[in-house]
Amino acid sequence: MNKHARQLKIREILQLNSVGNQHELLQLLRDSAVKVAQATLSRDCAELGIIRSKTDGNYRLRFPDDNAGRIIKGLVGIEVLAVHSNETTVVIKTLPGRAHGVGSYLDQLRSPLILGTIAGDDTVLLIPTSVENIPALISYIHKNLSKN
Amino acid sequence: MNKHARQLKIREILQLNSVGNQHELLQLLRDSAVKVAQATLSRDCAELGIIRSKTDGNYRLRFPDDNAGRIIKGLVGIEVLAVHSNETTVVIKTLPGRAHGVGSYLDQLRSPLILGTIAGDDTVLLIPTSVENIPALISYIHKNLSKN
DNA sequence: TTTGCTTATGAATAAATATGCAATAAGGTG
DNA sequence: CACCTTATTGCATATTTATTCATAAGCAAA
Repeated sequence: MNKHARQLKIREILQLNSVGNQHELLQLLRDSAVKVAQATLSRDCAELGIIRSKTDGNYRLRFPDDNAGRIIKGLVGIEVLAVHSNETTVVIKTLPGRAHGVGSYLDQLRSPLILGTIAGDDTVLLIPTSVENIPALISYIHKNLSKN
Repeated sequence: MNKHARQLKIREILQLNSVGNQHELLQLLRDSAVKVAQATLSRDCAELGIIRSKTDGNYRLRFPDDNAGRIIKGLVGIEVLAVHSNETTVVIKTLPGRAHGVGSYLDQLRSPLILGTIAGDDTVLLIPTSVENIPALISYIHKNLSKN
């Protein structure tokens, strides 16, 4: 079991379980045949940005809310609220906290119309390869972020 | 010093300082003439939802990003360090960790001058609705983020 | 294969935080 | 005012997490 696989398993466990502390996480990993020391889990948690906070009266390990998951194509349209531009830049407004996922999705499309993307919380900034391409870029976005 | 006032002071301190652990917070409170025990701070942190996470290589106490803390109008100016622009974009530099709060505050103002905001850790990127509006946008920012 | 360098890991323990308990403060009522 | 209830606080310490140090593992080059 290498580090990468272990960290994926940690992500999976925290998505499926309410985990109170690192010791509990260690036990759940053991249940998944991943034997690891608490020290290593502390490091993994630091690396993965996992936080421990008290919600609903109990301490729990969780990913911060701005650490979003992958988007499947069919769902991306649901998350996009609006597409606007000015003379040089295209801006996509998303559901709160979903900008990162939408930005990543656009990145993976590798459109020659897009020079780069920057994602905040609910806003994705698109830098066009040329300002002349902005209308084409907006059409491209509408076409690829549709709800089908 | 009652509990409410103390928790407001905690919020203020975390907004103005990079605080590594509860002991540091305790010392900063003492510097503000608030004498309190670590146990009480632990309880305050749990109540306020304060988390401790490793960012940029150091552990820091902070409010989670989804609870960035409402900004009251009079306090937002304290968090903004500088406002700059180039021909196409306006950039606001903030106190460490406060970009999200400042960005959210600007979003809620719903200015027709702003197409969108992108917030990192200590930098907010503002996209104007038109590059011609940048001087007006900068004036708007100074007026609405002043210290009064 | 060996060697050298870098990265990862775990045991032990230091550091940090949370909690039990008792004392006291605060709030409300008669 | 007295009395009762609830909330808060701090001391002591239990619990949890992070770090140090030594070693193992991984990787590339010779």
